[in-house]
Amino acid sequence: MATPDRPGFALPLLLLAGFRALIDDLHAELARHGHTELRPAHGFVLQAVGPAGTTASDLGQRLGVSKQAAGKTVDRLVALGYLERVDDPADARRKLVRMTARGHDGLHRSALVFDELRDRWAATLGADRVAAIEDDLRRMVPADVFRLDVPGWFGG
Amino acid sequence: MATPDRPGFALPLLLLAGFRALIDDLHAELARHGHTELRPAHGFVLQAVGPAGTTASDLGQRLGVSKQAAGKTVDRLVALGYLERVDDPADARRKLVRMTARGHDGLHRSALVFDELRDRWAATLGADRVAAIEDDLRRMVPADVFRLDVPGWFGG
DNA sequence: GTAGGATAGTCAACGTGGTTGACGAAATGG
DNA sequence: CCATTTCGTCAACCACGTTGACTATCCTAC
Repeated sequence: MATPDRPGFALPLLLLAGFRALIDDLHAELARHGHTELRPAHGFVLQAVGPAGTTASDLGQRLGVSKQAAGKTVDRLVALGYLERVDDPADARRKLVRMTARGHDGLHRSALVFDELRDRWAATLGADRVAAIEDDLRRMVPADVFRLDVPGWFGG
Repeated sequence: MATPDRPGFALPLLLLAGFRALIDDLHAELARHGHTELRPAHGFVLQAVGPAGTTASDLGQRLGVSKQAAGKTVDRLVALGYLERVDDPADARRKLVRMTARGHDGLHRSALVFDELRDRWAATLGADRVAAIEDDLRRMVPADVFRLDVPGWFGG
Protein backbone atom coordinates (compact mmCIF):
# COMPACT_ATOMS: atom_id res chain seq x y z
CA MET A 1 0.00 0.00 0.00
CA ALA A 2 1.24 3.43 -0.84
CA THR A 3 2.24 5.63 2.03
CA PRO A 4 -0.37 8.25 2.76
CA ASP A 5 -0.28 11.66 1.12
CA ARG A 6 -2.48 13.27 3.75
CA PRO A 7 -0.56 14.30 6.88
CA GLY A 8 -3.05 13.01 9.45
CA PHE A 9 -3.08 9.57 7.89
CA ALA A 10 0.54 8.95 8.84
CA LEU A 11 0.13 8.36 12.55
CA PRO A 12 -2.46 5.56 12.45
CA LEU A 13 -0.76 3.95 9.49
CA LEU A 14 2.62 4.01 11.19
CA LEU A 15 1.19 2.54 14.39
CA LEU A 16 -0.37 -0.26 12.40
CA ALA A 17 2.77 -0.75 10.37
CA GLY A 18 4.86 -0.89 13.54
CA PHE A 19 2.57 -3.52 14.97
CA ARG A 20 2.68 -5.47 11.75
CA ALA A 21 6.43 -5.28 11.55
CA LEU A 22 6.76 -6.78 15.03
CA ILE A 23 4.12 -9.42 14.37
CA ASP A 24 5.63 -10.40 11.04
CA ASP A 25 9.05 -10.75 12.63
CA LEU A 26 7.58 -12.72 15.50
CA HIS A 27 5.91 -15.24 13.26
CA ALA A 28 8.89 -15.60 11.00
CA GLU A 29 10.88 -16.47 14.09
CA LEU A 30 8.18 -18.74 15.51
CA ALA A 31 8.05 -20.60 12.22
CA ARG A 32 11.79 -21.16 12.50
CA HIS A 33 11.11 -22.91 15.81
CA GLY A 34 8.42 -25.21 14.51
CA HIS A 35 5.38 -23.07 15.17
CA THR A 36 4.45 -22.65 11.55
CA GLU A 37 0.69 -22.81 12.09
CA LEU A 38 0.48 -20.19 14.82
CA ARG A 39 -1.36 -17.09 13.61
CA PRO A 40 -1.14 -13.60 15.06
CA ALA A 41 -4.48 -13.89 16.83
CA HIS A 42 -3.42 -17.14 18.46
CA GLY A 43 -0.79 -15.53 20.59
CA PHE A 44 -3.42 -13.25 22.08
CA VAL A 45 -5.57 -16.24 22.80
CA LEU A 46 -2.81 -18.24 24.48
CA GLN A 47 -1.98 -15.19 26.52
CA ALA A 48 -5.62 -14.88 27.53
CA VAL A 49 -5.91 -18.54 28.44
CA GLY A 50 -3.00 -18.16 30.79
CA PRO A 51 -1.26 -20.78 32.90
CA ALA A 52 -4.36 -21.45 35.00
CA GLY A 53 -6.70 -22.17 32.10
CA THR A 54 -10.20 -20.84 31.57
CA THR A 55 -13.53 -21.65 30.03
CA ALA A 56 -14.65 -20.64 26.56
CA SER A 57 -17.16 -18.16 27.92
CA ASP A 58 -14.62 -16.50 30.14
CA LEU A 59 -12.13 -16.45 27.31
CA GLY A 60 -14.69 -14.69 25.16
CA GLN A 61 -15.15 -12.03 27.79
CA ARG A 62 -11.42 -11.52 28.16
CA LEU A 63 -10.97 -11.19 24.42
CA GLY A 64 -14.06 -9.08 23.95
CA VAL A 65 -15.76 -11.55 21.63
CA SER A 66 -18.76 -13.83 21.94
CA LYS A 67 -18.44 -17.17 23.67
CA GLN A 68 -19.20 -18.82 20.32
CA ALA A 69 -16.31 -17.06 18.62
CA ALA A 70 -14.04 -17.96 21.50
CA GLY A 71 -15.19 -21.55 21.26
CA LYS A 72 -14.36 -21.73 17.58
CA THR A 73 -10.92 -20.29 18.15
CA VAL A 74 -10.33 -22.82 20.90
CA ASP A 75 -11.39 -25.54 18.47
CA ARG A 76 -8.69 -24.48 16.06
CA LEU A 77 -6.03 -24.21 18.72
CA VAL A 78 -7.02 -27.63 20.01
CA ALA A 79 -6.71 -29.04 16.50
CA LEU A 80 -3.25 -27.50 16.26
CA GLY A 81 -2.22 -28.99 19.58
CA TYR A 82 -1.84 -25.75 21.53
CA LEU A 83 -4.85 -26.14 23.78
CA GLU A 84 -6.84 -28.96 25.30
CA ARG A 85 -10.29 -29.21 26.78
CA VAL A 86 -10.89 -31.09 30.00
CA ASP A 87 -14.12 -31.61 31.87
CA ASP A 88 -14.50 -29.59 35.02
CA PRO A 89 -14.99 -32.12 37.81
CA ALA A 90 -16.79 -29.49 39.87
CA ASP A 91 -19.27 -28.42 37.18
CA ALA A 92 -20.40 -30.75 34.43
CA ARG A 93 -21.44 -27.84 32.20
CA ARG A 94 -17.97 -26.37 32.05
CA LYS A 95 -15.05 -27.49 29.97
CA LEU A 96 -11.76 -26.11 31.09
CA VAL A 97 -9.48 -24.86 28.37
CA ARG A 98 -5.82 -25.42 29.19
CA MET A 99 -2.56 -24.95 27.38
CA THR A 100 -0.71 -28.04 26.31
CA ALA A 101 3.06 -28.31 26.52
CA ARG A 102 3.13 -27.07 22.94
CA GLY A 103 0.96 -24.15 23.91
CA HIS A 104 3.28 -23.20 26.73
CA ASP A 105 6.23 -23.47 24.39
CA GLY A 106 4.60 -21.22 21.81
CA LEU A 107 3.71 -18.58 24.35
CA HIS A 108 7.10 -18.71 25.99
CA ARG A 109 8.82 -18.48 22.64
CA SER A 110 6.66 -15.50 21.71
CA ALA A 111 7.66 -13.72 24.88
CA LEU A 112 11.34 -14.36 24.15
CA VAL A 113 11.04 -13.10 20.59
CA PHE A 114 9.12 -9.99 21.62
CA ASP A 115 11.74 -9.20 24.21
CA GLU A 116 14.41 -9.62 21.57
CA LEU A 117 12.52 -7.43 19.09
CA ARG A 118 12.12 -4.75 21.70
CA ASP A 119 15.86 -4.90 22.30
CA ARG A 120 16.41 -4.55 18.58
CA TRP A 121 14.23 -1.45 18.49
CA ALA A 122 16.10 -0.10 21.49
CA ALA A 123 19.40 -0.71 19.73
CA THR A 124 18.27 1.38 16.77
CA LEU A 125 16.18 4.07 18.43
CA GLY A 126 17.63 4.08 21.91
CA ALA A 127 16.06 2.50 24.94
CA ASP A 128 14.66 5.83 26.03
CA ARG A 129 12.79 6.36 22.78
CA VAL A 130 11.19 2.91 22.95
CA ALA A 131 10.18 3.52 26.56
CA ALA A 132 8.83 6.93 25.55
CA ILE A 133 6.70 5.39 22.83
CA GLU A 134 5.28 2.93 25.33
CA ASP A 135 4.62 5.64 27.89
CA ASP A 136 2.99 7.92 25.34
CA LEU A 137 0.79 5.17 23.99
CA ARG A 138 -0.24 4.13 27.48
CA ARG A 139 -1.42 7.68 28.05
CA MET A 140 -3.42 7.79 24.83
CA VAL A 141 -5.14 4.42 24.74
CA PRO A 142 -8.24 3.82 26.82
CA ALA A 143 -7.93 0.82 29.09
CA ASP A 144 -10.63 -1.12 27.30
CA VAL A 145 -9.08 -0.92 23.88
CA PHE A 146 -7.40 -4.29 24.27
CA ARG A 147 -10.01 -6.20 22.34
CA LEU A 148 -9.93 -8.84 19.68
CA ASP A 149 -13.09 -8.38 17.67
CA VAL A 150 -12.10 -8.24 14.05
CA PRO A 151 -15.11 -8.45 11.74
CA GLY A 152 -13.98 -6.35 8.85
CA TRP A 153 -11.28 -4.88 11.00
CA PHE A 154 -11.97 -4.04 14.56
CA GLY A 155 -15.41 -3.38 15.71
CA GLY A 156 -18.62 -4.31 14.04
CA MET B 1 -8.31 -8.09 26.87
CA ALA B 2 -6.10 -8.00 29.88
CA THR B 3 -2.96 -6.00 29.59
CA PRO B 4 0.08 -8.17 29.09
CA ASP B 5 2.07 -9.49 32.02
CA ARG B 6 5.16 -10.24 29.95
CA PRO B 7 7.32 -7.15 29.34
CA GLY B 8 7.97 -7.70 25.64
CA PHE B 9 4.30 -8.02 24.88
CA ALA B 10 3.67 -4.39 25.76
CA LEU B 11 5.14 -2.73 22.68
CA PRO B 12 3.16 -4.56 19.98
CA LEU B 13 0.00 -4.43 22.06
CA LEU B 14 0.35 -0.72 22.64
CA LEU B 15 1.00 -0.04 18.97
CA LEU B 16 -2.12 -2.00 18.08
CA ALA B 17 -4.09 -0.32 20.84
CA GLY B 18 -2.95 3.09 19.65
CA PHE B 19 -4.04 2.29 16.15
CA ARG B 20 -7.35 0.99 17.39
CA ALA B 21 -7.94 4.03 19.55
CA LEU B 22 -7.48 6.31 16.56
CA ILE B 23 -9.59 4.13 14.29
CA ASP B 24 -12.37 3.81 16.82
CA ASP B 25 -12.45 7.57 17.29
CA LEU B 26 -12.38 8.10 13.55
CA HIS B 27 -15.37 5.88 12.93
CA ALA B 28 -17.34 7.28 15.81
CA GLU B 29 -16.84 10.69 14.26
CA LEU B 30 -17.56 9.47 10.72
CA ALA B 31 -20.79 7.90 11.94
CA ARG B 32 -21.78 11.28 13.35
CA HIS B 33 -21.44 12.68 9.85
CA GLY B 34 -23.57 10.06 8.17
CA HIS B 35 -20.88 7.55 7.28
CA THR B 36 -22.21 4.80 9.49
CA GLU B 37 -21.42 1.94 7.12
CA LEU B 38 -17.79 2.82 6.52
CA ARG B 39 -15.47 0.25 8.03
CA PRO B 40 -11.81 0.67 8.96
CA ALA B 41 -10.56 -1.16 5.89
CA HIS B 42 -12.67 1.02 3.62
CA GLY B 43 -10.68 4.14 4.36
CA PHE B 44 -7.54 2.38 3.19
CA VAL B 45 -9.31 1.36 0.02
CA LEU B 46 -10.64 4.82 -0.74
CA GLN B 47 -7.17 6.17 -0.09
CA ALA B 48 -5.75 3.61 -2.50
CA VAL B 49 -8.31 4.33 -5.19
CA GLY B 50 -7.31 7.97 -5.09
CA PRO B 51 -8.76 10.89 -7.01
CA ALA B 52 -7.69 9.49 -10.37
CA GLY B 53 -9.37 6.11 -9.97
CA THR B 54 -7.90 2.69 -10.70
CA THR B 55 -8.77 -0.80 -11.78
CA ALA B 56 -9.47 -3.68 -9.45
CA SER B 57 -6.23 -5.43 -10.37
CA ASP B 58 -4.16 -2.36 -9.72
CA LEU B 59 -6.02 -1.76 -6.49
CA GLY B 60 -5.17 -5.28 -5.43
CA GLN B 61 -1.52 -4.65 -6.07
CA ARG B 62 -1.57 -1.40 -4.14
CA LEU B 63 -3.27 -3.04 -1.18
CA GLY B 64 -1.18 -6.18 -1.35
CA VAL B 65 -4.14 -8.49 -1.93
CA SER B 66 -5.37 -10.53 -4.87
CA LYS B 67 -7.36 -8.91 -7.63
CA GLN B 68 -10.32 -11.04 -6.58
CA ALA B 69 -10.20 -9.75 -3.04
CA ALA B 70 -9.90 -6.20 -4.31
CA GLY B 71 -12.85 -6.80 -6.62
CA LYS B 72 -15.02 -8.01 -3.77
CA THR B 73 -14.13 -5.02 -1.64
CA VAL B 74 -14.97 -2.74 -4.53
CA ASP B 75 -18.32 -4.52 -4.83
CA ARG B 76 -19.14 -3.65 -1.26
CA LEU B 77 -18.01 -0.03 -1.58
CA VAL B 78 -20.08 0.26 -4.74
CA ALA B 79 -23.10 -1.14 -2.92
CA LEU B 80 -22.54 1.43 -0.17
CA GLY B 81 -22.28 4.24 -2.69
CA TYR B 82 -18.64 5.15 -2.14
CA LEU B 83 -17.26 3.84 -5.43
CA GLU B 84 -18.52 3.37 -8.95
CA ARG B 85 -17.34 1.27 -11.86
CA VAL B 86 -17.17 2.74 -15.33
CA ASP B 87 -16.05 1.07 -18.53
CA ASP B 88 -12.67 2.14 -19.78
CA PRO B 89 -13.27 3.55 -23.25
CA ALA B 90 -9.69 2.73 -24.21
CA ASP B 91 -9.74 -0.92 -23.11
CA ALA B 92 -12.88 -3.01 -23.05
CA ARG B 93 -11.37 -5.42 -20.54
CA ARG B 94 -10.87 -2.80 -17.90
CA LYS B 95 -13.41 -1.28 -15.58
CA LEU B 96 -12.27 1.87 -13.93
CA VAL B 97 -13.02 2.19 -10.25
CA ARG B 98 -13.74 5.77 -9.24
CA MET B 99 -14.85 7.50 -6.09
CA THR B 100 -18.33 8.92 -6.02
CA ALA B 101 -19.12 12.25 -4.38
CA ARG B 102 -19.92 10.28 -1.25
CA GLY B 103 -16.57 8.53 -1.51
CA HIS B 104 -14.76 11.83 -1.75
CA ASP B 105 -16.69 13.13 1.22
CA GLY B 106 -15.83 10.09 3.31
CA LEU B 107 -12.15 10.30 2.49
CA HIS B 108 -12.01 14.02 3.03
CA ARG B 109 -13.83 13.70 6.33
CA SER B 110 -11.41 10.97 7.39
CA ALA B 111 -8.47 13.21 6.67
CA LEU B 112 -10.00 16.02 8.71
CA VAL B 113 -10.70 13.73 11.65
CA PHE B 114 -7.24 12.19 11.56
CA ASP B 115 -5.69 15.64 11.54
CA GLU B 116 -7.85 16.57 14.50
CA LEU B 117 -6.94 13.39 16.37
CA ARG B 118 -3.27 14.02 15.77
CA ASP B 119 -3.73 17.52 17.19
CA ARG B 120 -5.43 16.01 20.21
CA TRP B 121 -2.49 13.66 20.75
CA ALA B 122 -0.13 16.60 20.34
CA ALA B 123 -2.10 18.56 22.93
CA THR B 124 -1.66 15.77 25.46
CA LEU B 125 1.80 14.47 24.66
CA GLY B 126 3.35 17.50 23.01
CA ALA B 127 3.82 17.98 19.30
CA ASP B 128 7.45 16.89 19.56
CA ARG B 129 6.52 13.55 21.10
CA VAL B 130 4.00 12.78 18.41
CA ALA B 131 6.49 13.72 15.73
CA ALA B 132 9.10 11.57 17.49
CA ILE B 133 6.78 8.58 17.48
CA GLU B 134 6.20 9.03 13.77
CA ASP B 135 9.91 9.41 13.08
CA ASP B 136 10.82 6.39 15.17
CA LEU B 137 8.19 4.22 13.54
CA ARG B 138 9.25 5.33 10.10
CA ARG B 139 12.74 4.13 10.95
CA MET B 140 11.54 0.75 12.18
CA VAL B 141 8.94 -0.26 9.63
CA PRO B 142 10.02 -1.70 6.30
CA ALA B 143 8.57 0.19 3.35
CA ASP B 144 6.48 -2.73 2.19
CA VAL B 145 4.65 -3.25 5.43
CA PHE B 146 1.70 -1.17 4.27
CA ARG B 147 -0.42 -4.11 3.28
CA LEU B 148 -4.03 -4.99 3.78
CA ASP B 149 -4.14 -8.77 3.78
CA VAL B 150 -6.05 -9.81 6.85
CA PRO B 151 -6.92 -13.52 6.75
CA GLY B 152 -6.93 -14.37 10.40
CA TRP B 153 -4.98 -11.23 11.10
CA PHE B 154 -2.26 -10.13 8.79
CA GLY B 155 -0.58 -12.55 6.56
CA GLY B 156 -1.76 -15.93 5.50
C1' DG C 1 -4.13 -10.81 -40.89
C1' DT C 2 -3.99 -13.99 -37.79
C1' DA C 3 -2.18 -17.08 -34.07
C1' DG C 4 -0.55 -16.92 -29.35
C1' DG C 5 0.42 -15.05 -25.13
C1' DA C 6 -0.52 -11.66 -21.50
C1' DT C 7 -3.97 -9.11 -18.90
C1' DA C 8 -8.75 -7.74 -16.72
C1' DG C 9 -12.64 -9.23 -14.61
C1' DT C 10 -15.54 -12.76 -12.69
C1' DC C 11 -17.20 -17.23 -10.69
C1' DA C 12 -16.72 -20.94 -7.52
C1' DA C 13 -15.01 -23.23 -3.55
C1' DC C 14 -12.86 -22.70 0.55
C1' DG C 15 -10.60 -21.01 5.20
C1' DT C 16 -10.65 -17.97 9.13
C1' DG C 17 -12.65 -14.98 12.31
C1' DG C 18 -16.59 -12.60 13.67
C1' DT C 19 -22.08 -12.20 14.71
C1' DT C 20 -26.96 -13.60 16.50
C1' DG C 21 -30.47 -16.85 17.80
C1' DA C 22 -31.86 -21.19 19.62
C1' DC C 23 -31.41 -25.15 22.36
C1' DG C 24 -30.30 -28.94 25.93
C1' DA C 25 -27.97 -30.06 30.05
C1' DA C 26 -26.43 -28.84 34.44
C1' DA C 27 -26.12 -25.74 38.45
C1' DT C 28 -28.32 -22.60 41.66
C1' DG C 29 -31.50 -20.25 44.63
C1' DG C 30 -36.12 -19.15 46.49
C1' DC D 1 -39.10 -28.73 43.64
C1' DC D 2 -39.29 -25.65 40.21
C1' DA D 3 -37.69 -21.30 37.85
C1' DT D 4 -33.82 -19.08 36.38
C1' DT D 5 -29.21 -18.73 35.00
C1' DT D 6 -25.08 -20.39 32.92
C1' DC D 7 -22.19 -23.27 29.70
C1' DG D 8 -21.40 -25.32 25.56
C1' DT D 9 -22.81 -26.15 20.98
C1' DC D 10 -25.31 -25.95 16.47
C1' DA D 11 -26.85 -23.36 12.56
C1' DA D 12 -27.06 -19.59 9.65
C1' DC D 13 -24.94 -15.63 8.25
C1' DC D 14 -21.38 -11.77 7.06
C1' DA D 15 -16.69 -9.74 6.03
C1' DC D 16 -12.36 -10.54 4.21
C1' DG D 17 -8.89 -13.24 2.48
C1' DT D 18 -7.11 -17.31 -0.67
C1' DT D 19 -6.44 -20.33 -5.21
C1' DG D 20 -7.88 -22.12 -9.53
C1' DA D 21 -10.39 -21.80 -13.73
C1' DC D 22 -12.60 -19.43 -17.33
C1' DT D 23 -13.92 -15.66 -20.87
C1' DA D 24 -13.06 -11.59 -23.25
C1' DT D 25 -9.94 -8.43 -24.85
C1' DC D 26 -5.60 -6.54 -26.18
C1' DC D 27 -0.96 -6.77 -28.05
C1' DT D 28 2.81 -8.62 -30.49
C1' DA D 29 5.21 -11.33 -33.69
C1' DC D 30 5.21 -13.81 -37.66
